[in-house]
Amino acid sequence: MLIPHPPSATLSDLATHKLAQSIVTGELAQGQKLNEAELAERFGMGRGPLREALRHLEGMRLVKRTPNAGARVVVLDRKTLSDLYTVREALEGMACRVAAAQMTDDEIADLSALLDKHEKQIAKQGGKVYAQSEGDLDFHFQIARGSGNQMLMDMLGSEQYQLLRMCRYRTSRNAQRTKPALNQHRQIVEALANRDGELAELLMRRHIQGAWRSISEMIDKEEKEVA
Amino acid sequence: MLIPHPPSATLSDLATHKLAQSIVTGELAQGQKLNEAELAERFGMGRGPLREALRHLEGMRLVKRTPNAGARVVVLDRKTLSDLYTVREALEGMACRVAAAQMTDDEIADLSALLDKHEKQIAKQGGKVYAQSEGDLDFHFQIARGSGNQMLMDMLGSEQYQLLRMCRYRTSRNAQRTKPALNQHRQIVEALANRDGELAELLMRRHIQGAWRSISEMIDKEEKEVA
DNA sequence: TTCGGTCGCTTTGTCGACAATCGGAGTTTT
DNA sequence: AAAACTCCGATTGTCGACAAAGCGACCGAA
Repeated sequence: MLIPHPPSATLSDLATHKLAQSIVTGELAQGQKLNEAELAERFGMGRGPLREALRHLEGMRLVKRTPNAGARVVVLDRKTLSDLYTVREALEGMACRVAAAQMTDDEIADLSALLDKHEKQIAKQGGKVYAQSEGDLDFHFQIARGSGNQMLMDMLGSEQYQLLRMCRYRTSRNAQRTKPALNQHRQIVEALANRDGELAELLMRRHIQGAWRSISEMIDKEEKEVA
Repeated sequence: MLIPHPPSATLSDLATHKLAQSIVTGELAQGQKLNEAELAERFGMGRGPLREALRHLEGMRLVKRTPNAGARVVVLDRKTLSDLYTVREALEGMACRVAAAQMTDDEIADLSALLDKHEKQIAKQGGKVYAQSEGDLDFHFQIARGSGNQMLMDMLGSEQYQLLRMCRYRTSRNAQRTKPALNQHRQIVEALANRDGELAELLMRRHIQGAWRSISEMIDKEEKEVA
């Protein structure tokens, strides 16, 4: 699992975890109202810990609260996603630049091996797109780790990552972009291996821009279907 | 005030607000233990709302909790600050790039006027460094606003901004950097006026790198004094 | 029919009390 | 005297109940 912290002592942390997972997997729909009593009973706990969990998620921006009206799952509209990808571009670009200077040769080799694995998965079966999707996130997260910057890891790992996964679950049906994406990943790894931080940043930025274009088109298509 | 939302209906939100302010102003020292009962009484509320506030702050990363051991104010050690400035460089650089395309001419003119005001303040009195400090933050935040990217605004405004202010309150005593900083600000505004996003991003990045070098040196000095 | 008001239910916000856990002081044992 | 054990106080985690606010339905009047 890529989920941050499975084992937690307190009920509140446990609820935080379960809710976050339910939200990113879409089990809880976007904009859905979160009833305290109902969720508390579902998780087998009192309303106190659950409320604390909601407050924690509020801080993480996974839910939005309005006083006296309860909490709702955030909605990822087009503008929000666009903003998210812009932030990602900045953050992951920087992560790449730093990683080029900080990662060990072994870590870079591991990254390359990860891509080999992805390639095999794609060759073997185009169907299992989901796995590639999670794999893609894994690749990006490994680079964040490689930067050694804890704050970058937190931001990309714990927060936006979740929003990202939400988005993936909605749009993971298209496999078109997996192969060009893999090539771009390879280019990035090569830049890292050459310790060319500047180029690595540039490539990652382009990669993310491309991903956004792809997602953006898909949203357009979806909206047309609805209309 | 630059504080986000003063008027809130619920006690919990109020506590969140007061605590955040107390933390960034240093009224609550870094690493200080936060006693629930004591704070609850100080704020004139029960422990429930206060606990929710702590959870919210935990999500904002202003406090760190360990199960069964309570919450403590985060400590900004050298590594954390370094990481923070790296993230800032990425985020504010991107904000500049986007702002160059999104801000109206009027907004850019306002920005320029803001710098005029700062210049007068500096010329009139070198002593009131704090005001310039807040003014500097104001400048940066206005650019974030100008990007029109809500997520950038949230991240730079609500979260790290707070950490930044914490840092400022610790290191606001040196006025050395105010004048070169102002010049760099002017260059950035000029790039924005020319709609040169690329240059604006580059300048902002350098500006923040310079700020970090300045702060870093100061920390070194402080550490030597202690030793 | 439609608009406005009132009533009641549901849900949220808050509090106080109880149980569980942790840290430390004091004491005992080797 | 040092180490470990035990007990106690303090603090956190959790629950249930009460108060308040919001939302919707129902009813009445224009």
